[in-house]
Amino acid sequence: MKDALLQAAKDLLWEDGYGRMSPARVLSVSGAGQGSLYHHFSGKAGLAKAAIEEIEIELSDAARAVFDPSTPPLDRLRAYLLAERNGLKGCRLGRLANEAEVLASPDLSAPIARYFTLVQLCIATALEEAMSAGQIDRRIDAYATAAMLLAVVQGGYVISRASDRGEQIVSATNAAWAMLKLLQKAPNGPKKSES
Amino acid sequence: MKDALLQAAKDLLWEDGYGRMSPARVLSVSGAGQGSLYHHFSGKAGLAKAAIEEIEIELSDAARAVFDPSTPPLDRLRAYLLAERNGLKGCRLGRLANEAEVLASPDLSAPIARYFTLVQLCIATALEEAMSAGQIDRRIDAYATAAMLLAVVQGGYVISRASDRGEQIVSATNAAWAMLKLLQKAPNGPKKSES
DNA sequence: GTCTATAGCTCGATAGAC
DNA sequence: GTCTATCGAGCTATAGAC
Repeated sequence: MKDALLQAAKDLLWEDGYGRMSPARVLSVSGAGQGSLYHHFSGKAGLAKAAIEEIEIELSDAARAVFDPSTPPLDRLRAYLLAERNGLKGCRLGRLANEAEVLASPDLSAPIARYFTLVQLCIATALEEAMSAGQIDRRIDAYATAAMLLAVVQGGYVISRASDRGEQIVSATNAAWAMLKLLQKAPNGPKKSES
Repeated sequence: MKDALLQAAKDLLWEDGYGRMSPARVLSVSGAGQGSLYHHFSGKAGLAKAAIEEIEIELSDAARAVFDPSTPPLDRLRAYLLAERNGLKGCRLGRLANEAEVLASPDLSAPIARYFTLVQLCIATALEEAMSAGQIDRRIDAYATAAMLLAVVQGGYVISRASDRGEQIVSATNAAWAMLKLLQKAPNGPKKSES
């Protein structure tokens, strides 16, 4: 039952956000009764904290897989930018960062901040490795550019949802990868990259 | 009184979003009584519609000023990317695009979509003019790159808020402008750009 | 056009039986 | 560990006096 509650909470957080994840709806989706929720968790906030921490683990694991250090740095960046995304649903953690209630609670916002920090660091590391290897223009600022690429993904979700056009995030991330490619330089002339 | 209600609604939409913009709070902030709200507007949704449309006008006017066609295209883009922004407050319209309730109502979401479309078009036009003038690498896709730059700004707000570090959006937009500069080419050698 | 009073509902949480 | 019953608060909206 505890797992069912957590799963329902994760689903509702993605669908509707924290504000609309009411205990009543969690119970209805999970099939549990009132008592179960307040037996296993301290309340709505406690359930959300546990759910958000699970989401953080899932997304962080996925990020670490994409940014595996044994993959060539530019391939990591391409995999990250061109990953398949459902623009209309949004980032499971990023969307929560838009709710004042979530940001007001360190329990709820810390996992989100940790995840973004992790991804930004992964991107910056890949950029630095690519620069060291002479594969990309050395004049860029790795950490600021990492913030930019993370922002392209998060903002891509925002403009996709706002326009109800899931392709918008694809255009945005494709354009970001295209710009990175224009800054590439292989030892022998400009490198030819598959898309 | 109608203006006071609208101003309170605009303030609360920015602070807290639509879900938490309750009639009671609007009345308390504006100083109006119950009757005034329901006399001038059809209800909470009607008030929010009017408020969002006013925000759309304000932001669209600001965008048209930044993207004035008499300004050189690259200067427009620099002005847009390097504009001062409070990363911790977020975009007045973009933040609303993260609420399911808002997206479910065409009345509320249409102004947001229109504003994003306008900005994306302004950016794309500036990029195309810069390409035609030979000021920037012609290999980029103007419309997709416009989506990317709009996403950098919107995503910059997201990561600033999530990390509680307002500088993040500045890093992201600075990096975007830096990348554009690296793709610039003036008639006589690489152009030297302030900022 | 503005006010107060209040309806009907859902919210988050608790009590107490089994 | 799970259930049903219920509380007090805040929500959106309406009624009706002035």
